[in-house]
Amino acid sequence: MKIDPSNPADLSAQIAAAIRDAIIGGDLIVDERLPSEAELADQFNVSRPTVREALKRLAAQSLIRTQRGASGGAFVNRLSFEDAYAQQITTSTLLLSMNAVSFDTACEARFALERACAPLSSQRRSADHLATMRAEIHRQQQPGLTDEAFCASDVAFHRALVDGAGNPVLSYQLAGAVEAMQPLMNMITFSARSREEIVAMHTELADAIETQDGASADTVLARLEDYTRTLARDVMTARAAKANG
Amino acid sequence: MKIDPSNPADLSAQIAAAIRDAIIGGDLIVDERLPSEAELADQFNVSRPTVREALKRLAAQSLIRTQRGASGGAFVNRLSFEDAYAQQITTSTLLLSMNAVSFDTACEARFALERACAPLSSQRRSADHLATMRAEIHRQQQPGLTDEAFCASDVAFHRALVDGAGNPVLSYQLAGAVEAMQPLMNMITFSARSREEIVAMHTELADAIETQDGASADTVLARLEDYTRTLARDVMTARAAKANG
DNA sequence: GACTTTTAAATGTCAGACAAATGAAATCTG
DNA sequence: CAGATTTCATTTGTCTGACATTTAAAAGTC
Repeated sequence: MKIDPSNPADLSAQIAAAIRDAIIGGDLIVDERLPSEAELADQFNVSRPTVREALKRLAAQSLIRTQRGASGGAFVNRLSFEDAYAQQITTSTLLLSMNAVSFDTACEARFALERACAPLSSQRRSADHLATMRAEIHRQQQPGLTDEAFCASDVAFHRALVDGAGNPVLSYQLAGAVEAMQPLMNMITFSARSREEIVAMHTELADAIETQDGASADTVLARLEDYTRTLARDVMTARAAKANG
Repeated sequence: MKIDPSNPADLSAQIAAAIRDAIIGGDLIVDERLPSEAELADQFNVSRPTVREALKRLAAQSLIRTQRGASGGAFVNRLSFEDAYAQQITTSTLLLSMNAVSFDTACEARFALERACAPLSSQRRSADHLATMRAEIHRQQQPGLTDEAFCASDVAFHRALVDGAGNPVLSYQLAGAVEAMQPLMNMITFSARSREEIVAMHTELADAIETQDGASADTVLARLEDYTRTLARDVMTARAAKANG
């Protein structure tokens, strides 16, 4: 592992990149201890604060964890699915909020991916997944529910559907797509009528998953996508009309 | 923005979290300049190195960028699709390499997602996307190609297919799924016969996309998935037999 | 031998300093 | 006065050295 002192880029960034490459390349294995900060400083010919900045960069990506005390230090972290979910959600959320992605584009992507999970989920879902879906449907029928709580329940419902596919890689990939939509969905005001429609489709969806009818699930998801986009369009036009009036 | 000095967690982690929340929550907008390191140190009642560690954490996630000199400082970064791709690929690759995800699981997820893109791509792909696909098929027929180069071309081919859907959010989500598979694919030795088969299916796929036949594209992808899994299984059993013999 | 105390090693934090980059203001020049 | 040049203040990047805190292992004690 070497760095180039004449490189204009930050030394801490170079050091972080060198260690990251070593981890990705398999030169450092999970739970292996890195040299102490002082030793790394020696090896790279930099000061300890510079090494520390590099280590913090890696810690921010969950690539390492640190432990204080004797026999402490920085250890290569086994990236858990939870950590990966969290990063995926943060990145996706920022991507949507900062890049003026249209609601339609985000919506299309989200439902396209979810429809990819539906057939698998209809075959493999456990009783647990079905129970979660039914419970969320029940929650969505509570009259006093705020729009935010309704959206959160919506996310939990769809997440159960995705998890039902029993493929953690799929769940991870979908986490971002589904959760990142929530801030956009929160901008929609759900009337009693539209909640009713959505709950009806959720029920159809749960029924299709329960009877292992992947084709029906796919059809319902397509309708749900259409309906969601229509709702969003109506909200936008209503808002535009209000602004002009 | 406040932090809790009695919290056992690192101060730099707390500060990073506070600023991250401010960015995600919209309190800090894109291209807005953060206070200087000295000012932040004052505000949070910590030293400058601690502030710097926090900023490096955020920089590692592409949430901020820094600039030296007068009127320099830390600025809220507009997360580009490229940055998001890169993070997604790093995370996905590590997830697959560190968590003993089976080839079948990764493969299933990858093709499920890709099949979600196929119908959209068959409708919207540009001449450019088709040209890239054809060019990569041509490259894959070169006799002297190493397995690694063959895999790289494979990734480029499928990436063109995904990009053909014209949905950057989909492309972003798929980037991880497709690219993270490459190290696993590289472990497969492609015989002349299997290359021939794969190229044949790629050709069918390109034809289907060109004629806007989404259903055919889906079918071919399903066959390609089966074939890939069979190949992988054969490689594994051959390797196991060799180890035992 | 079991418990307590000490100690050493490591990370976390701080203070102060200097280097380097950079844009803007001040100055010089034609 | 216009344009080029120089100076300067600001800000990040890096270094040194120090102390605080945590933690596991070694040493000591009964």
